[in-house]
Amino acid sequence: MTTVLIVDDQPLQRLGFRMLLESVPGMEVTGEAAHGADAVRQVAESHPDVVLMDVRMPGMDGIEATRRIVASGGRSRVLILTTFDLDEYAHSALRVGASGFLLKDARPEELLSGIRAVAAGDAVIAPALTRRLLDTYAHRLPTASTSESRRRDRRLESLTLREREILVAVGRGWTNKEIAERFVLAESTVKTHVGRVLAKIGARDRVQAVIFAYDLGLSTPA
Amino acid sequence: MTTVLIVDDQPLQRLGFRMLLESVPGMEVTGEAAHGADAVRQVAESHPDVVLMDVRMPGMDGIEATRRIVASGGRSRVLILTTFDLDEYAHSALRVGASGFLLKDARPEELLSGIRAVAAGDAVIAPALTRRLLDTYAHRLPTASTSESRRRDRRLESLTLREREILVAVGRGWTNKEIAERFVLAESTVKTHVGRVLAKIGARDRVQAVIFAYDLGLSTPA
DNA sequence: TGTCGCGTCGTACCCGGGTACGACGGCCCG
DNA sequence: CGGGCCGTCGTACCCGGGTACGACGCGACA
Repeated sequence: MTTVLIVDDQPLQRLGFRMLLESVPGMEVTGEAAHGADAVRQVAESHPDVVLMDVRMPGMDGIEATRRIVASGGRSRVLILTTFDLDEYAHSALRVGASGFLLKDARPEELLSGIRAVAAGDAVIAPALTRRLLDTYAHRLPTASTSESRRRDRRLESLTLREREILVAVGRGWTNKEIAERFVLAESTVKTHVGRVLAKIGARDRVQAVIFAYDLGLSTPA
Repeated sequence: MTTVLIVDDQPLQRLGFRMLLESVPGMEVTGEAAHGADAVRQVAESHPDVVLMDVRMPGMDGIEATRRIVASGGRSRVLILTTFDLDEYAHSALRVGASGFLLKDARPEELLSGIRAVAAGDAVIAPALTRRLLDTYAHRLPTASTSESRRRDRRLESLTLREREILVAVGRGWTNKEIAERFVLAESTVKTHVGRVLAKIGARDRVQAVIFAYDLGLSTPA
C-alpha cells in the first residue's frame, strides 16, 4: 500500500489526482493540502510515502515546503508536479531534495509509474528536463572509476565524528570562538580540531575547507 | 513513424526487442547489430531515429559505439539498455552523449515510453540511477530565484564588475596575494576590493563571502 | 568644467587563524 | 595490562586578513 498526500492550491486539480489515485489498487490518498504550510503540517502527522507537490501556491510555495519536509528527516519523499516547464523550478526543487520532477501533462500511467518509483526510494525526472540537465551537466560527469569524488570520499572518511562536526561548523562560516561557544569547548580545542581537519582534507585554510565541504554537499546552500 | 536499430550481442535478446517493437504501431525496426562496429556502420547507412544499445558486447562495446555515433553528428539518438546497474557504465554513457539509460528489467511500456521520449529529442534515465545521480550531484545545481536568493541578488547587483571578479576569486579559495598575482594588482588593492565586497554583501569575513558565493551559484563545485 | 563612480595604491594597526609543540583522561581492543 | 585512537586543553609564535584612513588617475555625464 502506497500512501500519498496531494498538495495543490487548485481544488479541481486535487480532485483529478485523487480520482486517478483512488482508481488504482495499492494507492491510498491520505489527505490534501492547498498550500505549503499545511503540507508540512500534514506530512508531520500522517507521514505519507509520497507527497505530490505543486510548485506555485499562495503563501509557502512548493519548493520551500519540500525543503522543510526533506529537512524534517522523515520517510516521506516529495514528487514535484508542475504545469510550468521552467528550469529554475526544477533546479531548486532537486536541490532542496525532491525525489522527482514531472509535468502535469504527463500521461496517467507515467505519473503512476513515477509515484511507484519514488515510493520505492528511486527518483524520476521528466524526459524534457532530463535532456536539458544532460546537455548542461553530462560533460562534467566523472569518466569512469574512482577519480576525484571517491578520493575525496576517502578524505572525508578519514575524519572522526568530531572533526566532521567541526568541518560543518566551519562551513557555516562560524569563527573558532563561535564554534567553541556552541560546542562548549575551549577555543584552543577548536583550533586543534580545525588544524587536523585541514591537514586531513588537504586544505590550506578554512576557506578551502568551506569549498571542500560544499563540493561534497556536506554544506549546502539554502 | 519511429525507426529503431537494435544493438545487442545476444540474438535472443534482439529477437525479444524486435517482437516488442513490431507489435507497436508507429515503430519500425530498421536493423540489428551484434557489436559496436556494425552498429556504427548501420547508423551511417540507415539513420535510425533511435539506437537501442547494449553496453557489454564483444569487440567494440556500447559506450565507444555511442561516442562514435554521437560524434558523427547525425540525427540518431542512442538509448542505452543494460542488464547491469553499474554507475560507471551510466556515467560513461551519458558523458559520451547517450540520450538515455534504462535497465533491461524495465517494463515494456516503460521501454516504449523511453524510446518515444528519446525519438522526440528528450532523454530518460532509469529511476534507480536517477536517485543516485541526484544524491551525488543535486546539491551542486545552481540555485534560482526563490524569494531568499532574490534579496541576495540585489546585494550581488550592488557589486561592480571588478568586485564581482574578486568575489569569484575569493570563492575559489585564493589568498589576497594569489589574487593580486593573477590579476596583476597590488595586494593592497585586492584588500580594498575584498573589504568593499564584504561590506556590500554583509559578510564578516571571506569565509562568509565564499558561502554567499556558493549560495548564489556564483561559485559552483566543479 | 566639475564631479562622481570606479579602479588603483599606500601605510599602519589589530586580531583571528594556523602551526608547533606538549599534556592529560577515557575508551577499546589485542 | 599496554598501546592506540579520540577528544580535550594549554602556550607561544607568526602571518594573513580586515579595517581605517588617505591619495591619485581616469572616463562618463551633467
